[in-house]
Amino acid sequence: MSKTATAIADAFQDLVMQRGYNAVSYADLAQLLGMRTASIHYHFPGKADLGLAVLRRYTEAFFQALKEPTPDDPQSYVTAFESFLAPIRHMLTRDDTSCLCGVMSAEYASMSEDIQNELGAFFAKQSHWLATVLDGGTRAGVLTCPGPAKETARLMIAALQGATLIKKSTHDARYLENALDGLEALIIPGKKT
Amino acid sequence: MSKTATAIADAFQDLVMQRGYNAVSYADLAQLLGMRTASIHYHFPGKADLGLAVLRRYTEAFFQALKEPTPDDPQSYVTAFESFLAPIRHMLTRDDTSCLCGVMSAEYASMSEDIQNELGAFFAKQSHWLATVLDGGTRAGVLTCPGPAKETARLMIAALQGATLIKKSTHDARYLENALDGLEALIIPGKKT
DNA sequence: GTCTATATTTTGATAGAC
DNA sequence: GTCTATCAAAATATAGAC
Repeated sequence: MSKTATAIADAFQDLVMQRGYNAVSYADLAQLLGMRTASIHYHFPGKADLGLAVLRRYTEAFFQALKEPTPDDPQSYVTAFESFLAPIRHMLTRDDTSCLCGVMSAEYASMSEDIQNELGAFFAKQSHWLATVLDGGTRAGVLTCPGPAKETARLMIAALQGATLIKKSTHDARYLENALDGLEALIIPGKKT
Repeated sequence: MSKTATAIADAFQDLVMQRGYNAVSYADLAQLLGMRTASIHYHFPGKADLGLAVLRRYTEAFFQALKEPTPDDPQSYVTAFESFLAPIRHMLTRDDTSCLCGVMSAEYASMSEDIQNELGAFFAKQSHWLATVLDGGTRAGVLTCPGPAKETARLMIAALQGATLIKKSTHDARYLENALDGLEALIIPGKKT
């Protein structure tokens, strides 16, 4: 992605995480970046292209930030779990943005088919990764699950998504703090809130 | 609210819960209801009026469905808690809609000030009600909280919101099922998934 | 790659007849 | 209360000069 394309994608992503996909226009981006809408169309022919590009970049970065556990090292499951929470914990630094995938899911029926598929894949993949870590960590004796790993993974992902949304409308970081700390305390033995 | 106004509000709410607020137009509603956009403007002068009316109706219905606990009856805390989950469990019957407040929170920065305030109040009020029930139920010995009532309440609300969003993009009801059952199992002693 | 200019469609909204 | 007619602005997008 070129420098300009990256700047456009950055600006778009930021605004979508605040307002939602359908509330951001090429005109908004053009003004913000000091260019014309035609220039944006050169880099991203249509809005759906821009949306998909930003979403793909976002999900790729998300999965690349995850640390894979090594089955022979029990503690690596804890490290893997923490690598999952770290980027989400970083969202506490902004009270006006939610996860891009959560926002786009809210607007699901108005998204392009490509974006819809990408969203579904994001949650499925995330769910599978987390369940594997929870399962392995439980077997290794370094994590405790209140229920089946798959179900606990889904509950956790839902809680974190919900918290990043609610923190926008309440301006209250405690929803995300409580979700992060509460889930950590539930899953990592000895960890207390 | 008149019969027509109610029909407009119903249609609007349903579409917003699927697509998001900014993806629903007066033209969509007019076509769906077999009337002209001018007729809708008669009942709701502006889109923000319609959005606020629908949101107010939604939150009022939500709180009216809650059963208040009676401090002298321990079991009433369990009943109160169940009355909170029941309408959310009902959302399992649709895989294409999310909670109106979650959707609007996703689009928060593009909402009118009135709507923003209503959203903040909804989560604050819900949070307070649930924390009171969890606290009372714990003291009465019929509920168990893994942490402080206030924090557990926030975690639960976040999990349920997130689950209704994710179920749209995954077409997978298990996110909401696992959130409902998992939280219930966590809070009601003896209840097992 | 970015611009000017322009086109098309949609959106949110109003005036006034019926 | 609903309609026709109309509107101004915005959103998405393209053609072609520079």
